[in-house]
Amino acid sequence: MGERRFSRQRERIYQAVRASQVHPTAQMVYEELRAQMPRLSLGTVYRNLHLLAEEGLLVELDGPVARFDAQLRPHTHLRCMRCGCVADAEMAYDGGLDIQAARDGWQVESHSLIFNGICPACGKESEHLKGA
Amino acid sequence: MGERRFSRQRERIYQAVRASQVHPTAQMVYEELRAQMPRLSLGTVYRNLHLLAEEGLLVELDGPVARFDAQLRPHTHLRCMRCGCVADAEMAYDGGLDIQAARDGWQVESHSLIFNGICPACGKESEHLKGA
DNA sequence: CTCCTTAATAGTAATAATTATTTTTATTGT
DNA sequence: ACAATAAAAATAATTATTACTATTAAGGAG
Repeated sequence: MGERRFSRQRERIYQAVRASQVHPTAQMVYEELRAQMPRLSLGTVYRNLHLLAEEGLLVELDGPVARFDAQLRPHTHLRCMRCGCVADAEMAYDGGLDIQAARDGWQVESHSLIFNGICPACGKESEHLKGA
Repeated sequence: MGERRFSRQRERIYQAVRASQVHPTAQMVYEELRAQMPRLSLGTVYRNLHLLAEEGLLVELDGPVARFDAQLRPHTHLRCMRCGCVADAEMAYDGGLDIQAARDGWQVESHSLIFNGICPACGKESEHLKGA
């Protein structure tokens, strides 16, 4: 029956991300693998990256859409994993973290702390589904 | 001489972000303002959001390109503000933060902590410039 | 091992997000 | 008011991502 197949492409895409230290974009994975797999298509890379993320083998950083915030005092955010909305968290921003994060030759100036979860609205929807 | 002018559009765009609680995208700002400013163009919104961010009046969250990571154990990242590269930080992930962040009806499951700074490579470039 | 089913690919087209360009408008100093 | 030009509008172009369709190939049944 309809089992998920683990194709050579998916395996290579997964390994490419694992081997990389730069948290690559889809385009970067595509260009790297194309040398050895000339017929690989970018769509395949995108599809597999998302499938792998869905299976929990990869994590996706950042979104594909920029957002803006007028609250300048450094603070933290909550992002809904379901609808994508973003809200301010009430947690205090800990500037001391930046000092701890220093590493190698990096000069750290600030940080952004985003909590992933389910927003009130989406949480209610889930309850309804459960109740049905 | 070439002074920066603070146009009505820029003012309204800035205020729209300030008034919003949702950390809006450019598209969202555009749609909201269009009701009162039918001739406003999306390009103007983008340009002003970036100008405002450059001036330090706004902060830009997320980037326009998705990145992927095969390191599943929750961890923290370093991002270069100049070249955009991303690296793993050596700082431990503090799962306890998620509990502190709970708020309203939010269910918090995880967080992502990204430090902003200058990577070793870009740091060296700056030194060269200073030396010249 | 060969055949069949169908998941997954390649190739391509379409959409969405963002940036660049060109002409027009309007702010500001004189 | 007028000139100089920053910024806007309008539009085109680019980049990022997703959707669609025909073809390929993985994996189980015989």
